[in-house]
Amino acid sequence: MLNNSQIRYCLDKMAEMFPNAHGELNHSNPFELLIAVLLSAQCTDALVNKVTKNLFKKYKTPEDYLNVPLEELQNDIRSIGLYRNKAKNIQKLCRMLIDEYGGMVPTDRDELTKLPGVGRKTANVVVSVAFGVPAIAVDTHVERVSKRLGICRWKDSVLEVEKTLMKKVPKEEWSITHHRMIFFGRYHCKAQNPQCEVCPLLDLCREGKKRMKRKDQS
DNA sequence: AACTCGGGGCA
DNA sequence: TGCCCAGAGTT
Repeated sequence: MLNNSQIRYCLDKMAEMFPNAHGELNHSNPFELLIAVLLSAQCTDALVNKVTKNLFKKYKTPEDYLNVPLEELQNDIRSIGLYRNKAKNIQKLCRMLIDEYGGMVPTDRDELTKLPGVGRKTANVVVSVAFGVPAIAVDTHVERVSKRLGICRWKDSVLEVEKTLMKKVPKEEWSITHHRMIFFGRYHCKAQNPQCEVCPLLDLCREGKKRMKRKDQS
């Protein structure tokens, strides 16, 4: 298991590798951010950005999403996977925002999680990006990178990964940590073909050293 | 813990 | 063609 200074070293290296790491799902207001993150499940952010570009011209408020038939909203996000459930969730979510939150996006993480289609990861992204609340959103990239490097254990749940990171990283760096690990995981420490040969973290990476050894033997 | 939703992008 | 993608809900 890596100690705090080793983790610090890893995060600094990631920052060097991706100096302009930032959330591409950043939007001007919390409501648009929430919709965008909700749409982004199991699909690339490039595709989400393409769809939301037109979507947000047509739909500005929660009311706008409720003023069209479900089929029309589904059609408007058709090019995104899982669009049937996502459209249903968006309409339910907008109904809840109006009925229970005065049409505003709640600023509390636990309140956000009550909304349909909004899990812990989505809620963490919204509170950290839109409201500046320190939070680490653990997605598949963050989870994989944490486990490979040895920041946490292999069998740890997503929640345990989040808790470990919060314990080992200073609070004021939680949000940026999330973005650094995402970029590192997406473009370098990839699920399928990790670039261990040219990785600056190889010397202290548990999984990387194992992989390189296997490669030598074969 | 495993299963399902799902069209687009890329090899 | 086949495989994967800034997940969440249900069983």
